[in-house]
Amino acid sequence: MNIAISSTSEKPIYQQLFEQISAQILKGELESGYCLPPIRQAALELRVSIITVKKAWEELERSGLIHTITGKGCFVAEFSSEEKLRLRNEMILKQMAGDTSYYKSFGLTLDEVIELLKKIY
Amino acid sequence: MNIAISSTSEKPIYQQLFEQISAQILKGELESGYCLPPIRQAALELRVSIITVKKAWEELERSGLIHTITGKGCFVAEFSSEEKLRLRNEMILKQMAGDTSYYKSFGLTLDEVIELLKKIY
Amino acid sequence: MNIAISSTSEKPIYQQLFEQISAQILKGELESGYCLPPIRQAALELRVSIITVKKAWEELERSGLIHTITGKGCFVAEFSSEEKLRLRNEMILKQMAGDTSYYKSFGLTLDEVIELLKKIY
Amino acid sequence: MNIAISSTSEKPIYQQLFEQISAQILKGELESGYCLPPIRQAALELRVSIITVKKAWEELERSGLIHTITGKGCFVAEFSSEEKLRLRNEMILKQMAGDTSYYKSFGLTLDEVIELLKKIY
DNA sequence: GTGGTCTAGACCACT
DNA sequence: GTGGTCTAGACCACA
Repeated sequence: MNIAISSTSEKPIYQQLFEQISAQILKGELESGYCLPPIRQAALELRVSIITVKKAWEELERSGLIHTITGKGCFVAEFSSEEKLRLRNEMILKQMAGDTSYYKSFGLTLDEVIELLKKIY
Repeated sequence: MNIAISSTSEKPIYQQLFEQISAQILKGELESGYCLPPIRQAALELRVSIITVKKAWEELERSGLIHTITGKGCFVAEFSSEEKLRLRNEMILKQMAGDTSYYKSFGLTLDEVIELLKKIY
Repeated sequence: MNIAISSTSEKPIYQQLFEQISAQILKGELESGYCLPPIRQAALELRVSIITVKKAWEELERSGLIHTITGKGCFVAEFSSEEKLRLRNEMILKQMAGDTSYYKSFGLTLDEVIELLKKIY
Repeated sequence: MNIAISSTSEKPIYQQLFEQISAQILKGELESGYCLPPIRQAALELRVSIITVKKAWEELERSGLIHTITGKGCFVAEFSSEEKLRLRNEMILKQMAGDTSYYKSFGLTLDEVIELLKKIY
């Protein structure tokens, strides 16, 4: 559990958890079959509410990234490298669609966006 | 008032208003000195509460994009083209900072981001 | 009529008029017996509403600084220099009472206030 | 919650709240990390609307004096003593700028202002 | 006519 | 339980 939670962020905590764990799975940091810590323990470690952890785990399950076996724990699902890459790009593109429509609304061209991107990446 | 409100969006209405009008001002669609419609009328047109409109207008004022004269109306502030460009990039960069940290958390390199960006822009 | 009106100020225009003319009278810039311009003309010159000018003139009359003679005009009242000084200090102290209570609420000592005052006066 | 609201004051209630709490924070009466009462409770205690309290809290957040965690409450932000002093002087100077321009318009010199100030402070 | 303030009360998201 | 958003509607100050 290498998670950084910001309570000042405008993003809800459960979503921060979801995004970070998703990223770690799709980057390969958390391997297929890896068993996530039990909800209670994770809540203790991260100093957040059990409900919050549960919500994040549920979203992970709904996205097909983990698989819960009642009484045993939550396990990272099995993917091939190609699937991982595909899922990663899928999540990124979904996010990027919203981002770009924002940039476009300000009249930015693709080149302008890339230029700004290079500055801060 | 060329505004599109999405009630399904997760963004609050007042923020959608703020973003769209900001964009129109900084793109030059709404010129300096232009008088925005009175909040009551805007509320009627957009079919939202007066207070929701007011909240958006307040944020525009706080950002220095409009200035309000009680009893007269709300007017687009005066800026030079350079200021507009600077403000636009400032707003975009602020947004982009969050976007890129998301991409980074998935391990994307700058080149990968640009490649995906080119696909969907 | 040497008046500067700021429409961006948070102070209402009629009060800006009232304060500036009061100050000019009590400083001696507008002498006793001087006839203020008629309301309509002042409104034209200052590019504000007649109602706004009227409101300011009424406040001046209420404060005893001018005297209206129907059909003739508004005249600066007669004061001795001592009266002027007394009235000036009265108005200043009234304002200052509010100002200082604000400073005090932040825990500033008299010395701290004087120090800051010297910086910006 | 040691707040005094004056309904006769020309200042809006939310601003009175904002100023008094700002002062208490910057004076050190409310310490960093302190949890403000929930807006509903504060509204009850102060006998004003929830919205009025919220407006004041929002302005405190915008000024960086508190930070809000949805679902948990509003907490006094963390600053060093130097930051507190700097913020205090910043707020005071902003106010003082308006005050002094008023004094100046009546032709008062710095020495005269200080003299009057000593009398009533 | 304009915006500024305040009210009461509902519903939702997050913890 | 917390704050966040939105609603409808009243009253006042200003121009």
